[in-house]
Amino acid sequence: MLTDRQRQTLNFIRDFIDENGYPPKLKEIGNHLGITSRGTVHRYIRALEDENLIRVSTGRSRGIELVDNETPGDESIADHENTLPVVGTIAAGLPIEAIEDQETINLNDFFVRPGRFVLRVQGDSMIEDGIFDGDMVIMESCQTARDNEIVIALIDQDEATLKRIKNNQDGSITLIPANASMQPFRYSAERVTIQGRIVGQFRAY
Amino acid sequence: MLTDRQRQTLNFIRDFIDENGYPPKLKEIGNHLGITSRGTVHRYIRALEDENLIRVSTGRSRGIELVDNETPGDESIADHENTLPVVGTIAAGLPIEAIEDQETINLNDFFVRPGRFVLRVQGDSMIEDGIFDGDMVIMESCQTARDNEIVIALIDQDEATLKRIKNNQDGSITLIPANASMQPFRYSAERVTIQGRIVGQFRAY
DNA sequence: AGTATATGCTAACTGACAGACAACGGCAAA
DNA sequence: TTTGCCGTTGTCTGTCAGTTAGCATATACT
Repeated sequence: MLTDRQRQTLNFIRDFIDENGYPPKLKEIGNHLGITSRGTVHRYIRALEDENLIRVSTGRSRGIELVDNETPGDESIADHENTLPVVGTIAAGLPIEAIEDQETINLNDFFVRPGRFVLRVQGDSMIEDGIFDGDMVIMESCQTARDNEIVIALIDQDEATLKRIKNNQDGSITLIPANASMQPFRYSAERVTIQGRIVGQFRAY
Repeated sequence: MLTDRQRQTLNFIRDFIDENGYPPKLKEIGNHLGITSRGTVHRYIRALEDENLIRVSTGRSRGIELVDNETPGDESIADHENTLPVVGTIAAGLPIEAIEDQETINLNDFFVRPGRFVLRVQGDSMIEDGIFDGDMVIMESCQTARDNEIVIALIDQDEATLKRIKNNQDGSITLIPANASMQPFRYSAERVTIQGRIVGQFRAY
């Protein structure tokens, strides 16, 4: 996992190469980061090399090289246009400023996987878990689930619901809504078919 | 990998040929680079030849020739399946089956727009709106907000929080948490700066 | 308090590089 | 032939970029 400064360094190297066609030297990186010490910059370079994100020709000026990081082609463009910057954490936080070198997140990379699908949630049964009426949940197909996972359970091959699951000792299954006004229900294993477990959730305002 | 001086030399050779139709001699290159020594220039020529960027007719005056450097276009389209199928609505619904004609959703198309960014939420102040500690919210930069929108409000240029907003008649602003254990706060307009309004929210399990 | 990590600085070492210069050989004009 | 231009090769020296190590501070975690 990269630190902020390491990420900023990597981003700058990418941008620099993108713009100039050749990599920056330590001093140029430091200049961008507001660091006067080449030694400090060099430590970041080493860290990025350890993470296998860049390759370094030791001793040479401008000896930094980016490592091809999978998903060829699509990335150069898509990764710029299909990402959202993660600015930070909102808490009792500081002002949100226009910061250049931020972590970014690609929602598709984040959520899209084979075997996943989206459902629109209807009803309030999972409201206490923050899943509201109208929300979209991203599910992953599966046949079994561990305790406490939120799953789509098909009951009697007829009715599908989104609930938290508990596998009981006797083989039966309890489906637990996240709503104080609703009761958990217990079913024999034969009556319940798991169709998927939740891996994500999103909502548009 | 070229050094700065080597790159400058190559660029000058290109420009020179482009302008005059014939390549420069060592002295002319050196003159452009501020070098009086032909020997030094010659070393650059050799380096460029080693890199296969130029060809040299040994011994001849103006014997430099550019090498055609075609960059094979990397047109990897990689039109990935960046979409998730929207299977339907989960309520007291029917079994989830493999349905043919599915609606699909591309999360990036759905959420990614210029001027948007992501924040990780810390704390429980919006818990009743289904925004939990650790959730990610997608914000859109803006300076004003209508009543009842969830916004990032910067208070006294110091502290940023995520709250529901109400513009009062007298010009003051009330920020309303979605947590029964917390109180709305009222601020004079000067103390509050809106930094963005919520447009989406997501969560990974 | 004590430890660990992240960040920044200075200082010194090393090797690559840049430039000057000298010397040699080919070639063409005087 | 001689002279001078030009490319070529090699050496010497100073500078610069990368590297390494040591010291200091701030923050988070035990």
